[in-house]
Amino acid sequence: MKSFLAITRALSDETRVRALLTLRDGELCLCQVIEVLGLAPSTVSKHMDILHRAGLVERRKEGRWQYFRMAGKAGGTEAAAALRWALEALRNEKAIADDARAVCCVRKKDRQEVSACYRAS
Amino acid sequence: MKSFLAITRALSDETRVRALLTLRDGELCLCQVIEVLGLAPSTVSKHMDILHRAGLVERRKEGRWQYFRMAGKAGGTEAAAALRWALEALRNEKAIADDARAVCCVRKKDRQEVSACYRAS
DNA sequence: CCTATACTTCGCCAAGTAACGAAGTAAAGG
DNA sequence: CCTTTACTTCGTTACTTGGCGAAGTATAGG
Repeated sequence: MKSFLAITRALSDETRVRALLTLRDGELCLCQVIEVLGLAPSTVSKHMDILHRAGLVERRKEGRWQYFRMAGKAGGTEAAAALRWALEALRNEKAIADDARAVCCVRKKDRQEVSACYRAS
Repeated sequence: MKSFLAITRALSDETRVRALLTLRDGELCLCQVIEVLGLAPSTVSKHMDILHRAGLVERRKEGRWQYFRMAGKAGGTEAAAALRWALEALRNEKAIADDARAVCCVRKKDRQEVSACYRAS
């Protein structure tokens, strides 16, 4: 029951659902999620922590960056089933689609910065 | 998104999850749910209203009684998928099993009262 | 080292929520 | 009618939660 409620509570806030879905097409670091959502770093950090403790996202530290990705959707765990359900239920949400475009921009920005680095060297 | 959040919020409270699962084996009237949960009528009434507005339970009035039952689990709606997921995730929960026994008692009590009526006539 | 960047922790505040009991509505039975 | 029973609505209280900014930690780069 505890883990079930951790999941439903994690999914019961719109901001948190949006944060989770930004990871639909691959991992992002916290600052990228922050930029997409347009909220304070402390706020987003807390949201990601809640999603992580619910088992819905996995985290990976690399240097200064915390990367987040959706937990394996194919598993048999409670969280995996919840993810499958949520992804299906939110398939056509406008807010999610809007965020997806913003995620795309944030990824491109990364690449531009990378190429800027190459040009500078 | 609104309906998704209505569902996750409805499922994010332990009491409400217990209330929903008391209906697993068929409909009950509010006073039976009240007895199983051991909470104030006003509290349980509100919980059932939230479950109903989320589309997770259906209601039916008969005389003085409000009967509740789980929404059709076989449908293609968001709520139906949520129900399938919740039922699967909570299959082995102790709290739910305990409530199921209490539900059983409450149903028997009904039958005793019914038979008492028959004997009295 | 010192600074900058990425993130976390803490304390605060406003808004939301679960519980209760009291009072109100509605239906059934004297 | 009047009472009882089943339920709902309302107001209150205690607690939780989402947001923020300020301060703290950690890592990379001069």
